[in-house]
Amino acid sequence: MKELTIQQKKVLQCIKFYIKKTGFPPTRADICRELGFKSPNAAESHLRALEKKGYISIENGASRGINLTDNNSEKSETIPVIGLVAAGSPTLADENIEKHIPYQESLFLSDFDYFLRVKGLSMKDAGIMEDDLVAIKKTTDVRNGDIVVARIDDEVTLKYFQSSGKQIKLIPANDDYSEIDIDKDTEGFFIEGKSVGLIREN
Amino acid sequence: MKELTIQQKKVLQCIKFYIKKTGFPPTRADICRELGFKSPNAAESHLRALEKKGYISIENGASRGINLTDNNSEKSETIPVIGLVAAGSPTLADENIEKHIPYQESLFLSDFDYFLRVKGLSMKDAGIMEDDLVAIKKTTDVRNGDIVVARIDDEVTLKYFQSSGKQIKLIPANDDYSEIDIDKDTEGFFIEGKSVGLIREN
DNA sequence: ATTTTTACTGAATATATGTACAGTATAAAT
DNA sequence: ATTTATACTGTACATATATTCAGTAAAAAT
Repeated sequence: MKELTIQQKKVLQCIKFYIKKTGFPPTRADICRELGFKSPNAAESHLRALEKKGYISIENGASRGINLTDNNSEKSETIPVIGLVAAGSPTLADENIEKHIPYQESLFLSDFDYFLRVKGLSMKDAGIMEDDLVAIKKTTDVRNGDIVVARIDDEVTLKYFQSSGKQIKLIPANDDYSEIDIDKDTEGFFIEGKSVGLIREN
Repeated sequence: MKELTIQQKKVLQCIKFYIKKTGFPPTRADICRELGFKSPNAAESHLRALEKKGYISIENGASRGINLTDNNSEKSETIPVIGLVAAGSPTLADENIEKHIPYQESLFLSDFDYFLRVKGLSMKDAGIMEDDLVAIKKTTDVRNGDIVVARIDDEVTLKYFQSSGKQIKLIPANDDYSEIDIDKDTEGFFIEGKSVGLIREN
């Protein structure tokens, strides 16, 4: 399945919300209203892009003729919550799973694989506090400024990612912590994934 | 639930079948084609009968605006997202509702009534950043240390709550902002609710 | 360097669609 | 006995809606 852009994801999400809410798909104008577009053609082109990528099918000429394809049917799975411990890797091994919480497909703009329970305050200036649940998408495709889950041997941390060539900086959002400089090819160094959202249970 | 006639059952079945097949409800003409009627008004009257008996709801003026009622399909509720503007009150009036997102019962420890879209950084040291969605439970039962939605006339803010007797302090979590001292009985002062959770969409 | 994709605004239009109105006819309820 | 509900045909029409065309602009791919 081809990847969607952020805007396309928003439109797809909007369609799902609309159907859930009303029982029938939105018109182009409805999508514009929900997402703030001023031209129906904005919605139209996004729909055609979603169709091309296989996420929806469109019945030409039919009003509200949008059909979500089987693969993105709303499934209610559960997502594991993994404890981020000072030393220890966040694997999906059973002993590290704190609990499961119900999966809500459309909760964030991106899909994600697990929640990380935050320990410590190394990212407090980014608004990430102790015991927060950070939604992590498993990927190595990270960009400068992304908040990433990085592993160095057994040590796992949540930090800002900043790279220039082979040199990578893992930057905390807290003056009491110092940044980590590391070479991309250092043995035992991995990017486990990146943050795509956050939940605080209070 | 009122009993349906044989023809009404056929029409209801037809609607369900059509949605399962196409992903969206039928038009009057579609129903006519499926059931062999020669006038769209035949379908129309059946739909109005089904609506009257509570099996469907119809959104007037909307094409394919047929919604199977709860007994036919279980759907999750949605929770409104309200923009927190510098001056203006967070009411559930339509004009203030930014969008709706699906309700997940067990998302937070407490139930809640709406999400507040945070503007500004007055609570940044509490890990509440701009554009975060704070889950608000409508209540006046708040305790010291709670993060509350307080209104003073038209001004609505999110602050820490601290009271001693009749004297209430609304304390920001940001040194750039100053705290608000107010008397419990000041006219135009209300506690709208308190924060019970947070979502960051990234 | 050029094409393609993404991401829109804005206007125009054919047609898809809901819906009202005018009938006909039978069965059920009051 | 009269009203109401059921069950349609048939016509008409305003408007809801999909969709095309003409642009602009920036990013990504080739």
